[in-house]
Amino acid sequence: MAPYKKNPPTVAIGKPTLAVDVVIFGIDWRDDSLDVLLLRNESEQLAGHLALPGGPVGIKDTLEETAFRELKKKTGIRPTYLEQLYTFGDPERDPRERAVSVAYLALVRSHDHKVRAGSDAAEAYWFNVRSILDNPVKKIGSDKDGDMYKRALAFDHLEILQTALTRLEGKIRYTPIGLDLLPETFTLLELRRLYKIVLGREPDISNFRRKVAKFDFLVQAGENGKGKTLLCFDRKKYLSAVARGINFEI
Amino acid sequence: MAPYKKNPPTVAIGKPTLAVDVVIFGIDWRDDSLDVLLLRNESEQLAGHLALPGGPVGIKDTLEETAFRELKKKTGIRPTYLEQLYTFGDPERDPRERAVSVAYLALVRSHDHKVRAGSDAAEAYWFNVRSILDNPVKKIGSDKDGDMYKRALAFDHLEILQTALTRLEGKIRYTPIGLDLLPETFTLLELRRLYKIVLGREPDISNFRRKVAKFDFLVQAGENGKGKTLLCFDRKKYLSAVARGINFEI
DNA sequence: ACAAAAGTGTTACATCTACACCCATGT
DNA sequence: ACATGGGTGTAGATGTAACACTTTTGT
Repeated sequence: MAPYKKNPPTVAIGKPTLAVDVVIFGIDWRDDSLDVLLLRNESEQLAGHLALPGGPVGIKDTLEETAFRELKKKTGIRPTYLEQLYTFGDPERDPRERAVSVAYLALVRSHDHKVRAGSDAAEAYWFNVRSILDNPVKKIGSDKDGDMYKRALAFDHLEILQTALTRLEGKIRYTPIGLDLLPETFTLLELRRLYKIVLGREPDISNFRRKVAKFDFLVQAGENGKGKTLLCFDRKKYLSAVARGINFEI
Repeated sequence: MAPYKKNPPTVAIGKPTLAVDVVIFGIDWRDDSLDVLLLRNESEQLAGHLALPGGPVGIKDTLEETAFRELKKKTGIRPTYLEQLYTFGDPERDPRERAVSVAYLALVRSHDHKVRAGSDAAEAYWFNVRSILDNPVKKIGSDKDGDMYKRALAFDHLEILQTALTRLEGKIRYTPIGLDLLPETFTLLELRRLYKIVLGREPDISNFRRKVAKFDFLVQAGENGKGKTLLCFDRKKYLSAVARGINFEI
């Protein structure tokens, strides 16, 4: 036991603070870009930095509940997909206090979502993921000593974002996770565009068509209006296909 | 901001406590069993339950450091492999207090490790993983109202163990993670036994041999004494092979 | 002599890739 | 007429599973 006398300090002995941060991806079909939702936070120490939506874990909240709650509160969005990503606990990650963050990965269909400014003086915007990762710092001015830069993202949020993207890229190849980025129903061509956007390369259209046709869990769901066949993901059929030993693998 | 007046409560408003638990696997080559190291804890509420080694995250500790420290303290072991597994945060998982646990997966070569009793009245033993998972409860007595059972493992440690096993089974098929369960140098037959133990099925010896021969990162490292070729994993060559686009996939 | 392990060969089969080709339709 | 999407065919490369067979080695 620790050698404290009488009243043991409470916060003083210090537990780490526990928070949840959410990386939420969406696709902008107007310019085929993979986007992430970030908050432009006007509060003190975050000034100017972009940050992932997130917040503290309440004493009675599930981690997942916390993720949903913070996302709702700060952006008004409820994602169709949510999974735990990784827990970031470097003692130096937040200079203000020792904070451990359980990061979540979320996906949202299309993203014509109205992004609603949150109640706590933060505003949410969609950003192109690649340009964030390619430009981790930005110039904020210059003086005679030279230019000044600052990180575009607060704390270790860039690392979290990178981790999330790697997970998405990996998982989209052997699970139907990517379908949560598409509308409820989608054409075969939209499906192909999805893989081009996330993975960078587009599979041979002919073979792609053949492969998709084999998946009985991608069922036809009417037509486009322009005669194009609309597809829809059938989760039950997918699960039984997996149980049967089908591998997705696009 | 929360509407607190004057002295805001500290622990009262309550942060969850943060801990790390470690699932450490090893193989007993005498009977080809996959084992996990568990503590038989004699303290109050854990009485009789087996528990994963673990402990609280100090205010200045990395999560990974905490895993190494607790493992060292309670079992004397330093694993050759350690990765973060998942974070378990169900408010009900620990009836004593709200505790969130970051679980780690660790592997140790062979396991003739002397298991040293820890300093805190707990003793560590190796248990066969399958029998733990197959017998999650055990009979502890009976009265006229019927038999009494209790969980073999404390809290949600059974779920953590199951998660760890699933991760190991999945990852051993496409990464060299399993080699951390073998001695530094090993024969081809021992390698094959490893896959039998973890995955249950043993690959065709002939094809297996051919496949392993193709991996230039499994280098020959002398002989057995009995003329058997000893293999050794070359991490550098492996990384360059991966960069070259080799897939492990046994 | 026998069993276990080391090593080579072969066959049948499934899958993937890259590309050619055809048809229907809307403008 | 032409571009676009939908759909079929196929040759070559590659990989895998299953099994047969030989040689070596330890007891």
